[in-house]
Amino acid sequence: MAAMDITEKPLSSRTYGGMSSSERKAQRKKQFLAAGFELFGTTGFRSTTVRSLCKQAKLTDRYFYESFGSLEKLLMAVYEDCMLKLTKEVLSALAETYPKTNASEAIKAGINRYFELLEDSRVARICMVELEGISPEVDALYTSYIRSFGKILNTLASKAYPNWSPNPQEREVIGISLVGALRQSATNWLMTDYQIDRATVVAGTHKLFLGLMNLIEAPGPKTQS
Amino acid sequence: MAAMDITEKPLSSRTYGGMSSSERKAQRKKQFLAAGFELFGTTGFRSTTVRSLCKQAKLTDRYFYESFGSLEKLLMAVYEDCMLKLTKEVLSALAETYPKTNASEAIKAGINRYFELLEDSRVARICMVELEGISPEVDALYTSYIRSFGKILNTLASKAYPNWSPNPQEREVIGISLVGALRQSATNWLMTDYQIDRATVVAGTHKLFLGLMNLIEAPGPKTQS
DNA sequence: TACATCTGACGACAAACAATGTCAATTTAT
DNA sequence: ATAAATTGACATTGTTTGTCGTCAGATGTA
Repeated sequence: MAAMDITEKPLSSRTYGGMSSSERKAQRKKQFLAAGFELFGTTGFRSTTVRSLCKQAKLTDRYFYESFGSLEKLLMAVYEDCMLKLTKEVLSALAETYPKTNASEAIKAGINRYFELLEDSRVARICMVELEGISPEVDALYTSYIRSFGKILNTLASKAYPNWSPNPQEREVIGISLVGALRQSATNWLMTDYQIDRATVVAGTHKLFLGLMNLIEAPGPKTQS
Repeated sequence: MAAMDITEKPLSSRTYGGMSSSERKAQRKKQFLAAGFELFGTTGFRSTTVRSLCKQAKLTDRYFYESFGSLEKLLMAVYEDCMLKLTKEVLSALAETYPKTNASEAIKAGINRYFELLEDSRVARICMVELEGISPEVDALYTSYIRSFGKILNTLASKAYPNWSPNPQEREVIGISLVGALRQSATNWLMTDYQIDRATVVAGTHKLFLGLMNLIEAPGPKTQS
């Protein structure tokens, strides 16, 4: 009689620790995102368990299920965070240099910014290697980001070379190939512990862009034996 | 007394089913490799269990542990099989066309051969997406194959353009970038269910090679605003 | 101060799976 | 034919993990 075990959902929410209910919720989400970034980026997604994640976030299981519900969803959220920041930064670098200098230099600045951010091995790992082969949903997300990055490159190309109008499908292939070039360079850089200095990596990948740009400027390439 | 439970290892080996001991062993290995190729290439490595693999191979657990001992080792063996065949075929295609035609056409033939083999989605999946983020050992294997493929490209470039001698590290970066371009195109092709026809994919990626080749032939690129 | 809500530590339980063992049935050599 | 070697189906054990529940203590409100 003394204690009725009516364990229903809380009917009212209060401030706690100086934060409102929604603020606390957002705070916990942030903590899980940070913990996921750290663990996925170091030991990897597959070796991360709910327990290890909660320990890292200094929160308990209950809040994890409240905030994300599954490690996959958290992985996708962490990935999106990283990719959005990455694209935003690269676009800023391009915008800062393009009106001022020529297209080649602008591309170089963008590539440089890209590898600069990927010097954080956690970012590199999450954006480059941790997403493949998890599940169809994750694959779809990953594919969509790759393609959107390719589309960005194509948009830039359209601006710099308005007269260039090849087969749209081929354009898409070229965009994706360039993204792949950037991705593989970064992956290899990461896997070999950043042994090559950034300037060299930037210069190398930049040559691929340069070659294409020359091709666009002077169509009808000469072929040698 | 009647039955002594001395369950020691077999001391002698006999022929069985018309095959010697070592032939049977090799046969089982083959069966596991085929089963691994099928499962890793369709449902993926992470959803493959020892049981499902043995069921596919029509063999029992015991033989799996005898043959490979772990799914990781089998994955590595399957991957190596695929990659060796892939590189061999691409090199053949190059060798068949290079003396006859120019470098550009030879590269195109090699790329075409590459995508031809990757039209088998199982090969594509195993070579492109299933290997990342499994374990340090697998990562090392994967990295070594990417790098060796890049080295092959550099060797070819040295033959076609003996006078080209840039920074060796930058050469390596360029080689790896090209591998990445080929890889990403293939991955995207796979992920989008081969919607684009092969000729277009080949033409697109080929342009990256072409741009670089022009760059090598005519150094000191002009830059436009 | 008294009471409702919130929080975190801990444990319970089931599911999936690797890894090893048991045993009857089959095949081969002597 | 008989015994030894081989094979395959099945059971067992132990571990890891996700998921949910319990409960005491902390925090804010009336």
